Amino acid sequence: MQKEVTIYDIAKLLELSPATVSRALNDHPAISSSTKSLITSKAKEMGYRSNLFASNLRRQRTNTIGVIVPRLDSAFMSTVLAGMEKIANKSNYNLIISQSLESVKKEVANAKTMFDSRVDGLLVSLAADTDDLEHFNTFFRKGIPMILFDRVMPQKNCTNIVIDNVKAGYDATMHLLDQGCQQVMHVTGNVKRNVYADRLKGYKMALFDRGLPLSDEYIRLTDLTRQAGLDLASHIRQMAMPPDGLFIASDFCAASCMGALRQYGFTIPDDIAVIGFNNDPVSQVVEPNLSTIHYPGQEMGEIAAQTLINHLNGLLHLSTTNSILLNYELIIRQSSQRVKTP
Amino acid sequence: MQKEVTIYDIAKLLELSPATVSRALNDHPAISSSTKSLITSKAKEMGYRSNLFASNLRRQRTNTIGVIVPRLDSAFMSTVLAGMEKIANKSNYNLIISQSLESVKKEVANAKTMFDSRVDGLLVSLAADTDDLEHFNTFFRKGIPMILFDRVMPQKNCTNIVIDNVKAGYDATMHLLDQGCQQVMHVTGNVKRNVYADRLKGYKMALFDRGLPLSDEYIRLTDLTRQAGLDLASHIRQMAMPPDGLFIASDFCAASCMGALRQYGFTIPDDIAVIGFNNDPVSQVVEPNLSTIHYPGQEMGEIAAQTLINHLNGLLHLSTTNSILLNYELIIRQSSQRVKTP
DNA sequence: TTTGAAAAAGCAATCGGTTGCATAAAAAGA
DNA sequence: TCTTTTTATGCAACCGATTGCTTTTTCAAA
Repeated sequence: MQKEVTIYDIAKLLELSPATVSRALNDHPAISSSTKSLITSKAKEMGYRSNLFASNLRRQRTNTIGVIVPRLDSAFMSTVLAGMEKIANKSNYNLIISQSLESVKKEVANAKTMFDSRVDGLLVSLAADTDDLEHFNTFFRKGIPMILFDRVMPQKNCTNIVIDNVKAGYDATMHLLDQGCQQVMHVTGNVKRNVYADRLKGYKMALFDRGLPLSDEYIRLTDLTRQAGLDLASHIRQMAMPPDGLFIASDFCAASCMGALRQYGFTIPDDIAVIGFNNDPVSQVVEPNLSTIHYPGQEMGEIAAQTLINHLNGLLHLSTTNSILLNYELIIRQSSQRVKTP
Repeated sequence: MQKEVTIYDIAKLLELSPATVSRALNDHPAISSSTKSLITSKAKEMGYRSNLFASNLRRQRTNTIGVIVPRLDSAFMSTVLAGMEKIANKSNYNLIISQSLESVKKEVANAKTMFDSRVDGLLVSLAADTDDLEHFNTFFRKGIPMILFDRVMPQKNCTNIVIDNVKAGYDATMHLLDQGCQQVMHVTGNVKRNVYADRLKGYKMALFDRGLPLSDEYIRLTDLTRQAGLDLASHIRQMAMPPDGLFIASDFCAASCMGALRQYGFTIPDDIAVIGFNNDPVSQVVEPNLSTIHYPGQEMGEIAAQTLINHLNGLLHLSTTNSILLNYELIIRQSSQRVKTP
């Protein structure tokens, strides 16, 4: 366990002051370029590495970004994190990642930890049952920037990064209608969350635009798990008037439902056309391949991280942008394609 | 932006020394319990929070664990991370996570970043083309503990956490043979990595134990992607003697291959029985449901983190345990079940 | 040669806890 | 009551980099 090299060691060796060494290593303009190169080369030679804690302590910043997500183990979220990590790494920031497991209580605790770790900024996707952002007040008060992504909530001075879920829901529904569906059913998650509320809104708008009636019977709120998909299928089987179109707000749930429906004797897409959401890898391996809305996870992570870092480096003021909309993409595969194009 | 409360503020208010306050907050035995409760309550009242940097600077440790994984966006890895996060959070450790994207070069860079961030310990799963652990020498030299998990490599003083991939591969193959398969094909990844090499070894052992011949034609090395699964299917279709059993070292690849095989007219499991690996969520939604080896991701993450933290807290010496084996589980589903049990 | 401004480098305080050692106070024993 | 232990607290030196301000050096203009 060898001793660490400090700027004092370098200073002593070169008969300079620690102040000069520090400035040289930070490329301060008041240091002559000859001294600078002398110092940097000596530092490298001695295997010097800066002590971040001393630096952080003095400068009151940490080069660390806190990330709070509902779950780490979802296909979508892991691509988001991958994107964030890529950018953060490139810009010399560290990521501290924690999961709320969809509980406000844990989210509050995580926020506290992040605060105590003195993160420079925060990237958050909200838990299912989060009602307000009070637990982030400590951050707002101290002027620590925070960006909400995907699961967002309007908030002053807090940029949101999302796709247009209303429009995506509208497009998905419209696509099913265009395939000749008469009765489209929508299955979604907790409508407390914007993503699900918005998709539902889009669904309703599409029906409305086509002059179709809206019925509560064709709207189901579930937890979008595999089990929910199975339950849904058995429910549909027992309906007097089963839907002939199914828009499910999650690919994974859609895939499991589709499997069960087929076992019950439904043909897809002819009896029931199905479209999911997220472009989860699973959508390409289920039979038939699942139509979906491509959700740009990696990109969302990259943009969230980059925006935050730009703000921290003073390149951009977050207050000027309140919302960033990413493009999504309707991907049509066999599960919904009735009208064959030649 | 209000001023932070420090132990000095508390000390002044209570007319005590900062040292006493510090000790009280750390539950030092030399402080009377009455003073302790006085100080802690005052601290809470004033909204004091410890400055980790000052503390880290002085104590030369960071309460931070570095994690390097090949990819963040894999179902398996995200469950591992979820497990690590859970334990780390509970034990008051932070996680710095980075991905090597399967490249040694990035792994080396990540290791350097971790070192500069002065992590207390390291949890690593190796990139596909990592040949040695030289880039971790800095850690070994400084006595910073490191645990390898899943993608490991034997190394002195470095605990490995794995499942018995040889045995798992053996069991998977044996299961297919028990279902009456005569020609079992094995498809795996880069055999530089223990996980794939070991599964292959298990496959070979099973054939050997049954007195079956080993043929290179029935062993394919791929990158285990969706595309690889499709290619594999079209390859099998063109084989003079297609296999009647298929052991693929990844569920996702297996699922995509299975879909293509069915399109080519193969019946599963009757023409070809298929088993995957990992118990990826996808295995439960593909048609037919995919048999697999359950890989305890969450548990692996939890154990890796807990073991490291125990070591850091002096509760356990890593050098005493060189390898931790977790249990896996053979999960039989429709894709391989020919012999029906009544 | 002197003067002055600009450029380069140094001084010393600071960030906020931690900890070995010294000291004071209280309790126990003589 | 006086000494010895034990217990509780304080002193002050760190940890290592940063930065406002001062001082020294350099170099050109007067």
